[in-house]
Amino acid sequence: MNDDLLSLEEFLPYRLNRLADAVSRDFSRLYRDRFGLTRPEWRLLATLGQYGTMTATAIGQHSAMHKTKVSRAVTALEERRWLRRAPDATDRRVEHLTLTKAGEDAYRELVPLAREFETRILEQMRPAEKSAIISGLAALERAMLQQRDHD
Amino acid sequence: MNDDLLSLEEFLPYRLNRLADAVSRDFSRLYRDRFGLTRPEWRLLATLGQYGTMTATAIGQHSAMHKTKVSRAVTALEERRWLRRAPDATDRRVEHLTLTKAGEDAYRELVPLAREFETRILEQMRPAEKSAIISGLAALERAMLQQRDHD
DNA sequence: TTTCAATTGTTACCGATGTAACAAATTCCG
DNA sequence: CGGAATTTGTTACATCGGTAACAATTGAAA
Repeated sequence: MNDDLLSLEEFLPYRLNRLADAVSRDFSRLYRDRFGLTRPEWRLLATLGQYGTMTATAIGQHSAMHKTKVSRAVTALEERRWLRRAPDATDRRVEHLTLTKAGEDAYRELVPLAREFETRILEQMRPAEKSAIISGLAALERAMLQQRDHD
Repeated sequence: MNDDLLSLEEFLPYRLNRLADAVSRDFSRLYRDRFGLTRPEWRLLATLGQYGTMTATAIGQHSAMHKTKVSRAVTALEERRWLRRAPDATDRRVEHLTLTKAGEDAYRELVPLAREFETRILEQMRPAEKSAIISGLAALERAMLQQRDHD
């Protein structure tokens, strides 16, 4: 261990980025090849598929996307007729977003592919390793939240 | 567990991306505020600081960066006089890149900040959680490599 | 040797993304 | 009530990043 040098391969931010990039690039092929979706569009579809009707702001918070990403993804999926906007009864700034039948069909087609993708990766790991990554990520998520509160 | 829905919060690619984004955004403040570096520039600096002289291709493979990112980061650090290019004795396509004194100074200033950043996060976790994330990431790295070989 | 393929690094082009400015609507207070 | 501040969502602008084309060089094959 040289104290003057940083081992990039063992450095947490680098490892996370490298892994997220690799996993994302592989996974994105599924929704890109099949439907020509971008990642923000996939996330929007996945969020609405899971939660039903939501507003753009709620989607942004829930799926960790910038509001401009959400806005553009909503426009894109609307043009495909995969979602529709409905006005709020009392607040005219807000739009309630819901998947159309076509959007739900796409979602239902992608969910099993997503599951298989994840399974295929976890299959390469031993049970103890699987628990380690799953609970380790959860612990790191908690740590990052506490970090935020601190500041 | 609803088989028709995908829980995005538990989905590996999503969790990795979310964490990598959050960690990276926090960490980037260190090199951005202090030196105005971009992430590719920080990675280039960190790689050369750790390994000494390298070629652009080797840096790309080692730091998981596209060759255009490397090329642009090299230009940027060269203009700061943080690195210099030296021709190869036998292959005139290749350039050997090395940090200058100024580049090494910046590297030495950033390494402790990077260490503290990582420590501050891991401090929030219990020892068992720390081992879980560290070995879990290693296992996932192995799994992704095997995945690649498969195809 | 000579020609064709592969490698190295740069750059033009285009799509993606965040910042900041913005319009419209709502809420907060005085 | 009424003006200021906030919230919601969109868009202009600038920047970043990958694809593909490229020039230069080297290696391989014939």
